[in-house]
Amino acid sequence: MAKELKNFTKRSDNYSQWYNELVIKADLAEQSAVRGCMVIKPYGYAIWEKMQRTLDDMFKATGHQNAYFPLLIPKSFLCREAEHVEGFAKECAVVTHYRLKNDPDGNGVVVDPDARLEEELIIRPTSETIIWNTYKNWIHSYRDLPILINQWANVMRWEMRTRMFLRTAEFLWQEGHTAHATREEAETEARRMLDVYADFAENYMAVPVIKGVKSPNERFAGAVDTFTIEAMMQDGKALQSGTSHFLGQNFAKAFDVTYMNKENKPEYVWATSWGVSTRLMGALIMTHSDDNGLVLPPHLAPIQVVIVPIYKDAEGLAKISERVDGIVKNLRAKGISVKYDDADNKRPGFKFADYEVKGVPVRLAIGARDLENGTVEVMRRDTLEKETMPLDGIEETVEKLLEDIQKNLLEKARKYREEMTTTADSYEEFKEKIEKGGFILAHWDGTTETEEKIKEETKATIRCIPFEGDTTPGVCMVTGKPSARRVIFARSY
RNA sequence: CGGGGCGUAGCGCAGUCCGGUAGCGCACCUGGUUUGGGACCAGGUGGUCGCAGGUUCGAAUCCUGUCACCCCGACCA
Repeated sequence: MAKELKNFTKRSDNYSQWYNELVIKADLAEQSAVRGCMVIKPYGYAIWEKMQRTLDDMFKATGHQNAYFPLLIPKSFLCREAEHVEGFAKECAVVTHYRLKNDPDGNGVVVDPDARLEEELIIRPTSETIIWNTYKNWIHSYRDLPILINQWANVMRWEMRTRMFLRTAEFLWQEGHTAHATREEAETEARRMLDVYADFAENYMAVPVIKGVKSPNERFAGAVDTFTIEAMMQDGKALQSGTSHFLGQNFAKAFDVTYMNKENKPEYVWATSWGVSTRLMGALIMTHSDDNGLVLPPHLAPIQVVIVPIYKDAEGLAKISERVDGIVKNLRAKGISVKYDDADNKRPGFKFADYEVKGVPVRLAIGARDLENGTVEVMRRDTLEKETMPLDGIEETVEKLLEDIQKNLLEKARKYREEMTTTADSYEEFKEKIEKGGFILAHWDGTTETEEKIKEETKATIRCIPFEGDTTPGVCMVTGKPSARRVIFARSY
């Protein structure tokens, strides 16, 4: 399997084909029978679960609670906020009927035309509307604020073109929806959650990200400001990996959500929403994988260490198992997830390749020779380096190695991003550089027209106006008008 | 919705031009030998050739229609 993967190179035109194949070979997911939808397989879901649990802890640590709102949204709710409905209208799945009946012509079942809903229901593309309709009942006084709620859910966006994990018609995500008494508090919240996402991306996924604000053109439908973390994939394309929106009072006004302040005067509530999705799986895959398959950061790997015995007969296996047993226990005691693969129906070479495709960070191989010498062969997935080490104290070695791999992956990705980040001072230079991929820092006059023109001519968009970095003013590379600072351009997923 | 491609065993494909017994590789099952980087040998199971019409003695193959899916664009987390 890995041999076939080796036919593809990460940065070639075949990148998307390579990606698809990898998702399938690593047993993460597959296309479902339903158009644009995906089946997440147990191994893929185990990674997502680990992401979920980590994020959930981070949300709780910042004072948030989980809740759940309905899947179906009355059409009229969606229409309440003008920009919001315009942004999502084109990709909504709509429920129009509530009953089937036997086909009078005998062709199975048909939709019962008599069971038409008076008001159509939309399968949520996002939950702002249903949640703010609910918040209206929850918020009366400044004493009810803030409300800090998160929901883990599935949403549906009827996309034209889909790609596993990166853009599927249905996807899993979390969406935080908070309500605040003041503008400042809401803005702080939106920024705080962006920091949580960046922390998660870098310290768990080992994916370096750039924090910034979206241009008006790329802003979430209904938001005042959209903050984003942007990551770079190994083909030089950008991937928006998480967003946090400052919604102002738009939804409070649309759903008439007010509170009495201390002066007994009604005021509209300030809002934020923020989300990350199973797209993070795509980011994880495309940031670290190599031609041998998936590479998982230890902090998110469902199996951190695999132990493969090498033996000739049942007696030989028993001896190895006896020795390995204690190591497995010690590693687990350290909170390390270990798999001892003593399955007899696969040969060691097959197992090696299989766990490499699946991205298991550390592999220990142990055979009769090792038992005699008191050694074990240790392989690290990130560099594919093999080393024979003493069995005694192997638990500590592995523990350190896992942390080392975690650090190395982030560093490697950061280094690659830096290599692929350049500046352009003229539009000609920009056009030339964008063909090679990567982030390009360039001056922009701040108008949507210029952004659209660049997008049309080069397929590149403004990924974000970064919070950090060079803030020297200049002139727009296209129009020559003044520019406050360089922004990040890239082609994106 | 435009442009291209494809539909044949669970998966990947050949056969289609030029009609004549349904093929290959992987997987699967049985037996044996193997096991320090994706094992080998022998035997075996599995198909209304996407669907519906038509032409023909005879259709995977020719004709007409239709339905899927994939890739490239427009749309997007």
